[in-house]
Amino acid sequence: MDMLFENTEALPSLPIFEGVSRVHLAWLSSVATRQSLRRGETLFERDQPVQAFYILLNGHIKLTVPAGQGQEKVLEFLKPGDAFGESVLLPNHRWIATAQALFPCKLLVLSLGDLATAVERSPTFALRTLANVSQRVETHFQEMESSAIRSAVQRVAEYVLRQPKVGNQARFLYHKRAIASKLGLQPETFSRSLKQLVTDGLITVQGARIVIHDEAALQSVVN
Amino acid sequence: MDMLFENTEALPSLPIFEGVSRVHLAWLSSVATRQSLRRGETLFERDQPVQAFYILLNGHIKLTVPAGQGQEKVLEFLKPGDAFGESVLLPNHRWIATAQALFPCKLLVLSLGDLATAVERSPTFALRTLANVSQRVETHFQEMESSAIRSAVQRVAEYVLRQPKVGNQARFLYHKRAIASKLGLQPETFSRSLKQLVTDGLITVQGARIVIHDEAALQSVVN
DNA sequence: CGCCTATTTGAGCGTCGTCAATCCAGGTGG
DNA sequence: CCACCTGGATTGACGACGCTCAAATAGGCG
Repeated sequence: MDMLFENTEALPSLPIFEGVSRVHLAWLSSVATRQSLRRGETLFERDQPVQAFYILLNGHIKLTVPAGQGQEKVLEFLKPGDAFGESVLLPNHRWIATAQALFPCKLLVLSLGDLATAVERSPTFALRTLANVSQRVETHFQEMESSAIRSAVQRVAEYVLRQPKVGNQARFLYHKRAIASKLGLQPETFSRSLKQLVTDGLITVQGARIVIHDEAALQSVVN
Repeated sequence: MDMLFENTEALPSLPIFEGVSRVHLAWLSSVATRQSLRRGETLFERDQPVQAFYILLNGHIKLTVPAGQGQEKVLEFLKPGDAFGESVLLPNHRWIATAQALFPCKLLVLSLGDLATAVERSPTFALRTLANVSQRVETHFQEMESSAIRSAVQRVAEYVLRQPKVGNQARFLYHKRAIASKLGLQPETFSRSLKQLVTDGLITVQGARIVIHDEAALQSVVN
């Protein structure tokens, strides 16, 4: 009993569990496995059979595909509250991407059966999960649009603007190499694009730290 | 009664309705609106508020975003059985893309309320819908990978290989301009890439008609 | 059958990728 | 707590792939 309450404690703060009843949360918490990952640890690898559905409770994960010459292309960064591995629903499926922890992670692991039962018992959870995946599709659309119509400098400016800001300060949460890959750029091009923005007096960069001097001008670069 | 049976008749053949009980199908069919589109007609436009969820029963639709200078970027081609407009689940959302019929279409229109009720009453339908969206995410991943690591000629070769073949014949279902855009290419580049494959003796192209002379070699171009 | 639009072809250019060397930061151990 | 050290980041030079602009051709629909 106490254990159930303890387990469900951290869950309701995430949007994916919003509106899901206490009973269903307790049930979910009791059947789901917990898994922890250290920084750099691999959750699953491309071509392995898909066995489970995941909800990231804590930490950050990158989904990547190999890109020849030992390089990798970053498809997506996953944040707390993200649900993934939904391809567990596709018959006989194998991972198309590799998932690796960028920071220490805690996640909820649901087997296909558990997911099906959860959807059956809690329509609210079903809708939240669908909404979560839908949100990812929307984000993919925005990114496709961006990489289709914007230059390297514009995409970098856009990325900087999207980072959480404290005052006029922000930081790169991930390695620049990984961010570059996500934006569809080489590390060198990413670096040069940043330098361009610095030269134009819009930002200052020191390591992972960014200071935004002229947000309006930065925004106008994007458009 | 007869009407219900009539309406549900065409539904079960689509994967998204597989396993959904007769009763639920009849209910769906009774609450959902039907909509038809002529060739070229617009279903919804970017920036309009999202009001409904759609299931394409018949025909083909393209999702596009404006790409400056009156150009457009094709994000996705939708085929019969595809569910879309799932962003109806995201609060206060507006369409990020425009949907336009490439062929005469028939579709099922579900309000947010109807979708919620359907998910509640038929967990199977909920799972099928989730699987459908998941499939689209998977496809997006494959496309991101492709545009990240393959050249123009390789992407065109890949596209040709994915077309439904009758013997060694295939056709371009959509305008080459639209296909080019979907592949992230200019029409000129698409044309030249096709020509390259023709010159290499791998295929022949006459209008929308394609003859594949050496499928193995075509496949090896992609890798 | 003729118009209108899609597609093809040509020429030239620009952005971004590649390769290689140097610089720097952040993490580690003393 | 500070200096080392290693891998990431930056910078430079160069080249190529795909884009742009423009014109000709082909194809489809009324």
